[in-house]
Amino acid sequence: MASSLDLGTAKNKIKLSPKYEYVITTTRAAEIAPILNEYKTLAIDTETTGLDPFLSEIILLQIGTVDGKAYVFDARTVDISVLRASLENPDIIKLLANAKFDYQMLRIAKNGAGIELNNIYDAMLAEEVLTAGLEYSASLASMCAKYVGVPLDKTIRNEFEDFTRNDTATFKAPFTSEQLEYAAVDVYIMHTIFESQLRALEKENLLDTAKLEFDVCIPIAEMELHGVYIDPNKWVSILEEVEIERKAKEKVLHSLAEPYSEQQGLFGASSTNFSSPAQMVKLFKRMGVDVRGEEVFDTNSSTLETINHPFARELLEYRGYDKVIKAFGQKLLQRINPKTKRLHPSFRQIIRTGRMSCSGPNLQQIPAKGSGPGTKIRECFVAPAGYKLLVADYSQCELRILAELSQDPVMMNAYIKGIDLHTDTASRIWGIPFDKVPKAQRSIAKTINFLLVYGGGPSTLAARAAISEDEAEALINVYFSIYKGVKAYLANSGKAALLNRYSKTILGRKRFFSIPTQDNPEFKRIRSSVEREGKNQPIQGTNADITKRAMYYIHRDIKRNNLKSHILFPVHDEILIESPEAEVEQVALIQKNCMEAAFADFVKSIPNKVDVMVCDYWKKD
DNA sequence: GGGCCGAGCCAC
DNA sequence: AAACGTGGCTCGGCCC
Repeated sequence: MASSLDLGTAKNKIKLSPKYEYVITTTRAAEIAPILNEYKTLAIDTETTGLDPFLSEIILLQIGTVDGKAYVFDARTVDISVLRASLENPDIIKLLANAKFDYQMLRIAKNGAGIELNNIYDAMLAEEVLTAGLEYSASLASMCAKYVGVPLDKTIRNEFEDFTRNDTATFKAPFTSEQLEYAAVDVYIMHTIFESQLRALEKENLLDTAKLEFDVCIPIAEMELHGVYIDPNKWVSILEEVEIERKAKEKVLHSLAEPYSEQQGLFGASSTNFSSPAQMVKLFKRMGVDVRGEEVFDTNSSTLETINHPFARELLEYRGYDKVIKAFGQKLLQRINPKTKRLHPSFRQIIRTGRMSCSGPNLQQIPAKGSGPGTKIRECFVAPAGYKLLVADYSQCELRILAELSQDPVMMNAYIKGIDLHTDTASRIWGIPFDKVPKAQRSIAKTINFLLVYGGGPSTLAARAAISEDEAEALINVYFSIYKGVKAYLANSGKAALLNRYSKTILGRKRFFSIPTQDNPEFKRIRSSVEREGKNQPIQGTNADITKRAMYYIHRDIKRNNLKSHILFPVHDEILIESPEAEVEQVALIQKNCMEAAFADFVKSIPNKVDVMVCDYWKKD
């Protein structure tokens, strides 16, 4: 393997000692700039005073070249905008680890000069693509150990956080040679990691997946910076209403529980914590309440629903209010960034199946269904004055993907003809004419259809549809006699996951499985979960691929047309955009076209029309 | 008093 | 014996 790295000679003293130039003047940086602009690849890294791009500053910018040179620019004294031509040169591939972070820093940190990195290769994302589903670490240190064979000392990196702006003297303190060398190493190793990963990606047929991730990385970085506006006044008033309801429910619970209270008289029933499952189980026992003749062992909602006692019903309602207040209440308001007045949740770009996850707050779990108190939360996600929200989701995305993957003629027929799948399913199962299918039958058919996406079995169906397991099994047998292609596909993909130790999406994105040997006591359990996960990942992961591709297209088209709209966030099969009123029509069309095009990129035999809702707040269709 | 984990519940 | 995929968040309860 061709490597520009000096791995040292002594066995136990392997140390990377890159040649680097420490640049402290803008004049010198301007001399280096045209040299850098001649390269096809550049390794890029930054050291900053912190992790929050809104609060932190860049203190070092490191650039490494393929021939083993490293430049360490002191961003405290160098105006790094003189390097813009290279960093924004679309013909140069920028090699980074966790590109989102450096992109955001260069983009909005005070001394980042508003630089917009492009054409990135992110070694962290590549590593996540290469190891999806497995226990892994995509940290630079792990990758350095794996691909370069040398450990990285991370303790030095933490020292950079001491360079805070609050203390001018500290901020301006000179760097030690160890610190500068550490900074240089970060970019020095990148080309080696890049070359090794490229070979691995090629070998695993994961280049297309990696490319998709790199494409969507910057749209995600921009999205996080732009943030999400919520109406704080609206939120406070909703919260007050919910709190009144919650207190009322609490009173009712107290009065029902009082006769059975453990500490009658002393502290009274007020010491009872209705949010504690353990206490509730005890309370039910004292009450002598049972579930179908059995003692109460848990208090989750499905159990409570089967308990025929007023306390159980009241507890269920109490939880609805309690959840809204505890999970979203003040937390949502506290998350509003004082600078931008918006929420800035962060997205993990790749989880096991290829989906994204969201945290701080998790906008992918804002209550949506039912008529409970939680559903009002979405109304607080409003368009600011002069703007509209564009909301669009894919209709039955995962089932359409299942139809595509299985090529089941009956399922495909429903989608191609544009008739309601669940009604069609019910009509075929029970031999009822399509337009005579009762709601209850359609509902069971819908449950079965969704069950398959998750690899569920008779017991799940029995619980969901409130029927016996025998009935559930019989139903599934009838279902599979109609959807033979689906049956064969699911069986095959479960087996393939076990055989190959991975499953894959239409794009080729893989989820890897580690399967223990048969003597492992967990073997049976793990084997069946691998089968279920192997059935699900191609579906769930393809959905993720589609949504990511759509985000990339939308971001590209908004930029290309110099529009001022922004992607707010995705929710798996839904994308929200914030758009100035003047360009709503144009952007709604972009959103529709991009989402449909992304779907058609992967799902060839089934259409999916996307309807964009133009709204003043986050609506659910 | 902080760390960890399971239970429970929110989303798709 | 059970057997529904992917997550994040909060709490209670336990540990040190």
